[in-house]
Amino acid sequence: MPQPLYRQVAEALRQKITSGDVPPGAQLPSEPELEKRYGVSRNTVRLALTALANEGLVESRQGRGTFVRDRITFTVLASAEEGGSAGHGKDAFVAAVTVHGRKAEQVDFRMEVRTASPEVAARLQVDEGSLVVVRRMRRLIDGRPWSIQESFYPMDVAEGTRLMSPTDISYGTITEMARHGHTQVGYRDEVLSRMPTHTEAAFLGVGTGVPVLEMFRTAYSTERAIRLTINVYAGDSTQLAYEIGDVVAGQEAAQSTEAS
Amino acid sequence: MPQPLYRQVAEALRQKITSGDVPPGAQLPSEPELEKRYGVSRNTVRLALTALANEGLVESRQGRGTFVRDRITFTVLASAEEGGSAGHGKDAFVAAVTVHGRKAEQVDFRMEVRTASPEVAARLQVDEGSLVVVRRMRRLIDGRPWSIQESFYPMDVAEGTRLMSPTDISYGTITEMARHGHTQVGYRDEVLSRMPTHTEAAFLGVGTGVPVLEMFRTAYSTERAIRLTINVYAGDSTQLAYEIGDVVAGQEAAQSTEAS
DNA sequence: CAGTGGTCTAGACCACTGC
DNA sequence: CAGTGGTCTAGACCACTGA
Repeated sequence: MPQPLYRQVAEALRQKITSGDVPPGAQLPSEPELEKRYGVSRNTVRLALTALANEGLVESRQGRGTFVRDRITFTVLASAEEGGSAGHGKDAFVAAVTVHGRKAEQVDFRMEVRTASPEVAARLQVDEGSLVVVRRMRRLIDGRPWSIQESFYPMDVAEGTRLMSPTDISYGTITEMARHGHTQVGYRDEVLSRMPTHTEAAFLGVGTGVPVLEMFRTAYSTERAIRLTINVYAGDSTQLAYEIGDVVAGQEAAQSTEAS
Repeated sequence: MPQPLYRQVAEALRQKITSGDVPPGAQLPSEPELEKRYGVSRNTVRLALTALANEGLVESRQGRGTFVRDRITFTVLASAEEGGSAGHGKDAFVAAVTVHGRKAEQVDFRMEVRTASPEVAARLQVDEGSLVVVRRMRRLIDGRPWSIQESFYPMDVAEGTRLMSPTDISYGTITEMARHGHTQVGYRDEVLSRMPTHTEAAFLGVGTGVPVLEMFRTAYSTERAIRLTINVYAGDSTQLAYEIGDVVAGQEAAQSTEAS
């Protein structure tokens, strides 16, 4: 007995999906149909489909069927926000996405004042329970939900600035902070992977079995931590890229070799 | 109509786990025992346990039982391998982990020669199907599986170096490459989140529902891409950290303020 | 309404673990 | 060896979808 039955069925279906035989968005045969085709019981069929759903390959919708997930992936160059240089007139996200010919939207702006949770307090170097300003938004690419962002500011940084208003700041929040004496000179990102909460899954439009990529970005001036941004991305449609040191020389050298 | 039965059972068990009633590492009641206790069939018990495994809360081991997972998280400063500076006598991973007082191991070394897949070829700037040298290893922290690493080298880079031998290179592969004229000056990381394959889940000791964090690191000399390293980490026990620009000033200023 | 996936039962045998 | 989880069957009824 090589592989268990349900894994053989899963492998057969996986093959059809990755080979393009069943293209993204298409519907798989129904469960009774798969029973007959592979000569197994329905529970075994469901074990196979569960495995594929857990890999993010397919998604089942009650009463409708099981479909091949259509994954578009978008890469964010997360190391590009050097110091304050990205805040030149337009939001970095919109600029980056637009470059790729996609339509970027930022919706559902919200501003709240909360007390700092332990996680937030530690990163912002403020006391737990002290007041912080939270700015929330959701981001869409080509009309599809893509990420949830929350930015936390120490109250004394946000006070008296446009950060207190629940609207987009067209020239960028980094510039707004710099105008008030808080110039960003660097940041630290912490990236982790986890399963989404029910709410997150609902907004990001992912079924169960698709993880999220969570990024904590703590921004610093030469004096202190001035902002914490938490981004939650749909895991299977996002890549974060970081370029450290000199990568341009090696990439350009290769290109010129090709060209010659 | 409240919640489905299996979710009620899952919720009851989840409660006992998060409340500390069943501490990390402890064994849950056996499946027949849970059948009796909750008055449901074994399949329903298993659905509940599967759900908990998918959240990374528990882990089942055949023939032994189901146990509460003990999650330790480890943060890797992924932006620390500046140029070639990390290859100073000892492997960077072992050094970084040892600093934290944990025991790091690298096991199961393997060397293979393969043809480049499209993904590998694109990043290494070589033709698809050309020969590449692959070095594999698995990494443990405190004796527990933690990550799987595969490094790909263009054949002409690896040829005639110790990279061709299936053993650890104590002073680091970056140094070994530098000795043969390929000095690393920078790298690009691509980070994504996905569900593990069955094999990966088995090695990393996570349920099939716990995501993995996958990092593609392409290293460059001033001339070309010289290496591609693919790291697969257990998602719920790993954080990747990147520091961009100057973050030290802001952190130190805060500390001296506290101290004064 | 028929067809889909979601939930659930009551069995069975196998593979692995540790005594 | 007994006890554990892993796999598998053959049913059943329910909830949701779309024609």
